[in-house]
Amino acid sequence: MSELAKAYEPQDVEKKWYAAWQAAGCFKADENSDKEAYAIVIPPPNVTGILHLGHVLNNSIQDILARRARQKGKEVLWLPGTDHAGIATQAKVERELRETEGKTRRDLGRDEFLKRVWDFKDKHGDIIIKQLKRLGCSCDWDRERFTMDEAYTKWVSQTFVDLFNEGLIYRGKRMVNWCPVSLTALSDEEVIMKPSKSKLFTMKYELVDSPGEFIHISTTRPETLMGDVAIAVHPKHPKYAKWIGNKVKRPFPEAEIPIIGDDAVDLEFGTGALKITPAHDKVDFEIGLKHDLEIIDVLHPDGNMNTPDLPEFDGLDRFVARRKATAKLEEMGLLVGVEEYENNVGYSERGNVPIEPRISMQWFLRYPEVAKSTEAVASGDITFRPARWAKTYAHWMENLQDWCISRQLWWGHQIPVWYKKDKLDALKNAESLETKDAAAGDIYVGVEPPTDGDWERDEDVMDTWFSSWLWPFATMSGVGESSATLKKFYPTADLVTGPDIIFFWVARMIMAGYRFEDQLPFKNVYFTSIIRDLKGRKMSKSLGNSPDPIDLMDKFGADGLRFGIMRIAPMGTDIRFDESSVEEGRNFANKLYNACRFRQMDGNEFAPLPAAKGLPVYHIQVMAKLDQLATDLEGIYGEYRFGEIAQRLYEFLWNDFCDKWLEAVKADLRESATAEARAAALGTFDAVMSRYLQLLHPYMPHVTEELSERMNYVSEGEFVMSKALPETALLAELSAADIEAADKQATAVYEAAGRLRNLKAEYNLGSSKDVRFIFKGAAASLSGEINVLALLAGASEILTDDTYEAPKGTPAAVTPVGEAYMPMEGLIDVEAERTRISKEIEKMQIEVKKSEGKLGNASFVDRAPPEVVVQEKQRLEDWKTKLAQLGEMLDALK
RNA sequence: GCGCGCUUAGCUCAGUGGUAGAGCACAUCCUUCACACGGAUGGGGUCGCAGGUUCAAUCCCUGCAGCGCGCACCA
Repeated sequence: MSELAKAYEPQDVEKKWYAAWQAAGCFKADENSDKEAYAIVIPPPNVTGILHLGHVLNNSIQDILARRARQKGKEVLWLPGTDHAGIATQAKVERELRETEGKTRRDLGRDEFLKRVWDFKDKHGDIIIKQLKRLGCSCDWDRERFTMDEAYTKWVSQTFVDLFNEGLIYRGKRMVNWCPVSLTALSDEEVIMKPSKSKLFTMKYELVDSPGEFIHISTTRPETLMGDVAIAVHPKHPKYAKWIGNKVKRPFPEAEIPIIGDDAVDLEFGTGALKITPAHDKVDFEIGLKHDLEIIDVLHPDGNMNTPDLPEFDGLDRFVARRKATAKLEEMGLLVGVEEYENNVGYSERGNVPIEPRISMQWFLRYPEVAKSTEAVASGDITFRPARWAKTYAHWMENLQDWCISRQLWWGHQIPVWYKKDKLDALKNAESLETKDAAAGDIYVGVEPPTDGDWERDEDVMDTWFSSWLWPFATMSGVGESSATLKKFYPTADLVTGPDIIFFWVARMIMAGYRFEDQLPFKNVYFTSIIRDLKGRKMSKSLGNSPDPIDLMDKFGADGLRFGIMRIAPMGTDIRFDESSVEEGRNFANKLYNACRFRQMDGNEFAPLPAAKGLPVYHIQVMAKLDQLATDLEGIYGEYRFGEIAQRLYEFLWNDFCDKWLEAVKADLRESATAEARAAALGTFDAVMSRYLQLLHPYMPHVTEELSERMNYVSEGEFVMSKALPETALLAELSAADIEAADKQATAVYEAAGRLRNLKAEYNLGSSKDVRFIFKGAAASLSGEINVLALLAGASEILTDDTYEAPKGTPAAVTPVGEAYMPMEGLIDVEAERTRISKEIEKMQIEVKKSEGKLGNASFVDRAPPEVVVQEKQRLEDWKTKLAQLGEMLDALK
């Protein structure tokens, strides 16, 4: 026996093989290959991020797809890279700056700050890449991209320029979602609605012309009262409608503001009257536009009050001001009531504070190729899995709002727009800027800076997603080029990502694909599950419920982690993650390793497979099952049911191969066995195991590579990962009838062994080895299988004797190969045995009754499919036979 | 409010219009020369509730309940 540790130690093995694959160039994609192309682009993780379980699931699936595609003879490109993640990265560096130097980014200035971010990126940028390598990801690392690479940046700018020239990008003064912490605008998708406990304040404004009469108004934001420019009531309001056209007194700062009618006001809600603050609410803003109302902005960008006319509020935090305004209203006798109230408040994803609707100058995009992109998914040109996400996609596409693409950040792709210096003020404040303004020469929009004249560049950068949406092709070529890589690998085959970024990324990539490459970017989108903890909560850093995948890999190996997580990953629903599943993955790798270790007791020379004809039925059966597994997996891969694939691989190895076959052939490998028997067993082992390792490889790449080498299943310098899957079945030469006969007989023996073990356990002889069994009325086929049966059942001896007269009370069982008796000298308890058999009879009688009832039902016999009826009849016959045998046994005990 | 998903063994989840499954956990036995990260045996489920379709429903349909998610301008 070779010097193999008893338990599989994955750590060094995994490291070794990853290095070997890389050194041999196994991950490299050849754009000049004749083979059919298969491409995936990685959803680029944040450059400064660290690996979490979501990444593990997502990238394991991609790796499985990529490795399987290689085995199927495809030319595979799995293109990796990272995303600059504007807000997230900038926030990290700003925090570090604040904590270590007590400075803000403005203290450093733009250039110096950006230098710091690049430093930070260089320092932390490859952490997640290293972690992906640890996981075994077979990406073509030579093609790694970053969304702020020089070439990529050019693509982003060119895209801006093109869309601007096309009239799809414009600048305008709009109500946007403003993050008072990051001090930037956000897109609608970056706002997270959270149910929040608020207070609904009801206050009253006095009518100017009817002193003593009041309009009651409910609001959750009394601090914006200073920005009120009107009161809106529903035109059909029973009490207030008559006052439309009148004015009320705004308490502070004092002003007279009009009462207007607008059916946007909900009669049912609050008092049916609404204060209008166009600067701080989207609905109010629209009502304001409709009624041509003034816009009074009472907040600074950081969310503090901006009310120079009202010094007592000026500069206060918005939430402090809210309490103060409430108190003041109360003091003035204008506060009517306060009630607890639950509403949805929009939060900034990054800042984790309520966003502030704010009017500001921003760049917007009217989405291109909307109709084509909507149709692509609806028609099935792009397949979504699970399919239901197509509906979510369609709904979003039908309700598209222009995309606010500018961000008031420094880290990112700066907007490629320059303003003429002598017209700077006018241009900066212009209500809108679009194609014609560039034509007039006041602004310059281009990839390269203007060469003549005095210009100043727009300070904003673009939304990170404005670079991500170009990912599938911008990673493969330069601007406007058609590189060999692009030609070979675009469009990509599969995209694997989370459903949470269907709008952020997937939908936008489809539109960009059509717009810039005139083709869809991918054919299949597989949406992964969201991983939750056992309580069903999302994994998050703040909850501390997110296990570190690196720890898990240290403990259980990358293969264990991959397999464990894949086996519990259902399609379509969330996963409740538990470490025990990873432990099972580790155990599985160990089981596999030990099965091979067992084989290696007989050396590790690849044993040739003897002719199938004449092999023991167990060998034929296990090979047939392997063939079936290979066929089935092909179909399941086609349906992207990754969890099921893992489960099938698990069941075959553990149940069919180890528990049954390996136990059954142990006799053939003993010293006493014949050379033929040994050769057949070893040949079968190697034939099955070598193929099985290939099938398992995408899920557990390292251990399968290791074992294939140790067992000499691959030749010198060859890798399992790049070895083609065999195309013919192991048993291709054998007829279906022969296979079926062998399968039936092997199954009968396994079943009989189960019965005998069961009998032993009943009498507490579970572990005893000197139990004898005597078969009466044994099937003819039994004679050749007696040794195996004895081995499986843990019996010292099995005899057949049709004349055997069992002493009364001898434990007995009905098996598929005959009645079995377990003689027990001196230990016989007639009563116990009768009870046991009676119980079995009872169970069987219930089955028979059920079956007879069914067959006695004319409607069933007439209307059920004939094969179902035949099946049922066969079943009844079997029950009856067994029942009769049991009956005889019981009689014998009388 | 609209839409979507989930509800099966103590736990995590498969599954099928025709005899309820796995892993873990539990109980009993086994340190048998591949594996205790193991082997054997066993207990445990009116398949969320109520109707309907069907010869037959855990599965299909309707309604309800609970949980979760997404979308939405209710101040």
